[in-house]
Amino acid sequence: MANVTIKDVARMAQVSVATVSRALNGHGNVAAPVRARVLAAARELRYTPHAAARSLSSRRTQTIGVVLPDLYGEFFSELIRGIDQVAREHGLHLLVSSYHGDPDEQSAALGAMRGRVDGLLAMAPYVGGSEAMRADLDAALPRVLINSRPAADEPVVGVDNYGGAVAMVGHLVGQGHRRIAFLSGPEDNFDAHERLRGYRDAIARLLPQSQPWELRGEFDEASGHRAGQALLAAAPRPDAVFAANDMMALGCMFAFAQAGLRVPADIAVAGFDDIPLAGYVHPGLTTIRVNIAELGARAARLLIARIAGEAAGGSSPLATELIVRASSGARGASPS
Amino acid sequence: MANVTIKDVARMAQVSVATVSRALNGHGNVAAPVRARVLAAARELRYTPHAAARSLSSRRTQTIGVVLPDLYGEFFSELIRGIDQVAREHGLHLLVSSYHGDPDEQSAALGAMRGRVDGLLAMAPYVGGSEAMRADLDAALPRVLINSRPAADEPVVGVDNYGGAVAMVGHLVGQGHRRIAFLSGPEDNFDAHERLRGYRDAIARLLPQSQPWELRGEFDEASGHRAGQALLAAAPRPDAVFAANDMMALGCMFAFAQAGLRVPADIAVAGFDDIPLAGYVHPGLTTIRVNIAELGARAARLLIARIAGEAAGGSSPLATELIVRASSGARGASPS
DNA sequence: CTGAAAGCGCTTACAG
DNA sequence: CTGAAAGCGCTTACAG
Repeated sequence: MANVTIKDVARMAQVSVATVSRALNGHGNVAAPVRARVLAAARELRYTPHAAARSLSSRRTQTIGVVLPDLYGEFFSELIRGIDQVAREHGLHLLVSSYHGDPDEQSAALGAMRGRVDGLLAMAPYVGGSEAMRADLDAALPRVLINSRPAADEPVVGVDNYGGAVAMVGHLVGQGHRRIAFLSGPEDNFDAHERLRGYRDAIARLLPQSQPWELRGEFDEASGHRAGQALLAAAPRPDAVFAANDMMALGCMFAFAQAGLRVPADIAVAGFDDIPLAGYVHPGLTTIRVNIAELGARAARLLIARIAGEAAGGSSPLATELIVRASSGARGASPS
Repeated sequence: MANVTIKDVARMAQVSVATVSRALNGHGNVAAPVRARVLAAARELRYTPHAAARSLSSRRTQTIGVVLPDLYGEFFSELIRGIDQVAREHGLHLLVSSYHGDPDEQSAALGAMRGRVDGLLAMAPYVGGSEAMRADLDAALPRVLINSRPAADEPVVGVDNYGGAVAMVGHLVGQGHRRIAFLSGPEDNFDAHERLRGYRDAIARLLPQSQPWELRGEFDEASGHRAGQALLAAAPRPDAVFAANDMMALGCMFAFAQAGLRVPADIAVAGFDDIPLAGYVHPGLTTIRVNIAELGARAARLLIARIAGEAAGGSSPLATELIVRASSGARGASPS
């Protein structure tokens, strides 16, 4: 079965290669008995079409490219899962590539997709990244950007980071918290930027008499831990800390635990993302759930529509969900 | 830049396409000034070779296929990360595919790799899966199996599940535990089988007077929880429970917590895998760390060697590491 | 409904 | 060192 080609099938079925091609690809215009003969021959020879040859002549690869900053961790794993699910429903393959924050690698990854994919799903969460990406992209290649700053005529799918942050502030205020500090993410990260904007707007609207209270973090646990220590030294301390992602929230909680502070009795904590850990720590972390797999699935569906020539535009941001656990409990309440 | 081909470059550089090909692929026999002209033209036209065409004529795709049961979760995410790292070091792409436990999909995924990849990394953790896979595979396609039951002349990389289980039993016995129950994984799973074998052998060697005490689980949290409840009803209860993976261990701990049992004071718990959660729960879970990314990297390196024609055989199982946390504390000790 | 032939964009002996 | 040509394995107008 090593090198069975369409010629072998044609010979065995006693037809031309053109007819084999038509029969195998389900083109209507093949006589039933001929088609049967071809299929039987193909099965017997265990024939599988050579993908590169098919791609070269049909100009289709049945593959979509996925270019991400990284392949590591829950977020990308979930994203790929959602993409994969839609892709396989459509019989498409996934060519994945990561660039580890290196612009040159990003550029190389994008370039190498030429002739390998029918369309591209790309993510460039940092400012400038998507602009560079657009420049590198074959202009004719259908594409969908994930979680990027929207740009004219460029389809983008994203999460409603802004709405999620607003919802969280609303929840914390509802719990009676008034001094709500925000631990933001990297300045040049688009998601982080939107969450910060949501925090600011919600504070301005719900607690017009108070000032926003912002600290900068880097989306990792260590920076959350540092921020937690900084907040411990503040007088008065905040009632609640809203971290722009769960990893930082966990780092914060760790710092508070080390200092003997009880969460939420002494200070409430909330995060964003709803990573699996959020449900396992004690107390459970109140957070905003983002359905990452659905985000990936949406992006894939949109891309497939565009490959098919449908002028599908970007979709509205993916809604988030407030997940209330113990960490955001009412101010002064005893821990459950 | 949409459809720049080698012909366009040849025209601009005033040479034949053959020379362009040689210059771009770094074949030594091109005059320096000619090479420079070609490279300049290619850069100016933003030329990227068409991958399918190149593959078709060179019989190389610069891509390795990765066929996994699933793309979801920490394990696969880490595995892909390790593979990706080695692949990019060698300038190779990754075509990923999952089959969700469906043999037909597995077969289809394997077949569709023809002409798309230079070699295949495949994982079929269930009995029978790898046999079916071998039958589907193009015999000539280089491949490496991951965590599969070793077979003659078939390169396999795997984890030392057996040794890890032996080490864990040794640790538990060292802590003074004598009645050590084992919560095994799915019967038809190769990793689960090896861990069970390690448990049995270690018990027979270290505690020759005692009987193995085995319960069956399914590698998920729910079955761990059920097993924990079953053990609560046993009289006498075990001193320690060694679960064949961390998710089941966590389910167990959850059942014990619900029943008011203290871990490890009343009963010790240990797992296998060292998933991130293991370090976050209270008490921390004693477990066996498996470097999944390294497993993926090894598999990729071995495959690349085989693609290059080196007759690299399988490697020895990847060593594991005992991670001692609070959950396995000495019998009767107070919780930290 | 079927076949002969061109062509997809490259690479690689083969000459020179 | 360079070019003309064959060939990789398909698909797809074009005839018939």
